[in-house]
Amino acid sequence: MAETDVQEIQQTAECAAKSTPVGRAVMGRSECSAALTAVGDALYVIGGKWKLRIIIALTEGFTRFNELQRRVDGISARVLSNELKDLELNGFLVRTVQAGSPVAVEYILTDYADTLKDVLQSLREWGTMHRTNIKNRMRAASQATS
Amino acid sequence: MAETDVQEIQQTAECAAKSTPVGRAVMGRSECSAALTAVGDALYVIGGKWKLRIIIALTEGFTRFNELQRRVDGISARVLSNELKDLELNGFLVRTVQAGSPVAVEYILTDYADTLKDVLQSLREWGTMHRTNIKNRMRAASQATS
DNA sequence: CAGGATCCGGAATGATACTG
DNA sequence: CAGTATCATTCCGGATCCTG
Repeated sequence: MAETDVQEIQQTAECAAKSTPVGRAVMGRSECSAALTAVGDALYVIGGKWKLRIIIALTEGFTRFNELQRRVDGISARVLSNELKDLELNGFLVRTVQAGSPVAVEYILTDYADTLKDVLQSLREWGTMHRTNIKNRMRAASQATS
Repeated sequence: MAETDVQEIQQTAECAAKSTPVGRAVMGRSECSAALTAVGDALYVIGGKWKLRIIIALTEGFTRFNELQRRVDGISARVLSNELKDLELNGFLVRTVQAGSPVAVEYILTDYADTLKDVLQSLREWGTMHRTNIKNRMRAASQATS
């Protein structure tokens, strides 16, 4: 398991390209290894405490600002606002305004957000697994104590 | 896609349990919806700028401190040190010391780290996809300009 | 309701120097 | 080599107030 899986590395070529800030050339000291670069790119866009959670909330039908804030739980208005701008810039959602008495603003996921499906599902499965795992660890520990 | 997929939510029960800091009870205002909780748990342990990158580097055979630091590119010694401690606490790796002239320290991934395989692969695929996607966007933009 | 503007404290981080 | 200690800085994020 320590050695690199041959199947895992299909694109050794074209390494040493620009890395994280997708547009700019950064490339410290030839950070190669497709996986490192690719995951780095991914984390750059959807990393951080909130982005994925906001997207999940949106897939569940919470399209309004305050609904989102209540839903995501723990996020402040300012941070939510910033994150939404970020997500819009990256093409994950669109902001739509419909005039009215209390102006109605909706945040709708784009098709591009759907490309995150696999990421979200694997993360979710792992999170679930990890939680039950922790519970078992704690139960085992308390039994050892008693 | 706005409505919740029935297959997606298998564990509606037992929500409102303790959330992020796995041990403590946090539960703001009944943050439910399995996905939100599960992904929150996952992000709590493997979130952040570095954790996943370090794990990737370790899967590729960079077991020593300085090698890791060179490899992860951008991380400082102090941050790397802290992240490694964190990863060890969470059972993703073990630190082994072999005395000698220049003391040799190795960081080895545990089997538990292997459970992240799906997460890493999906993230990697998405990262790759996203990069080529951005390239195309930029090419299209430059053509429109010319 | 949907946010922007401002103030402010603490935590994270970078740089540098030092140790076994 | 494998880190730790210290300092300076930056930045994130909460709280509060304000607007349309």
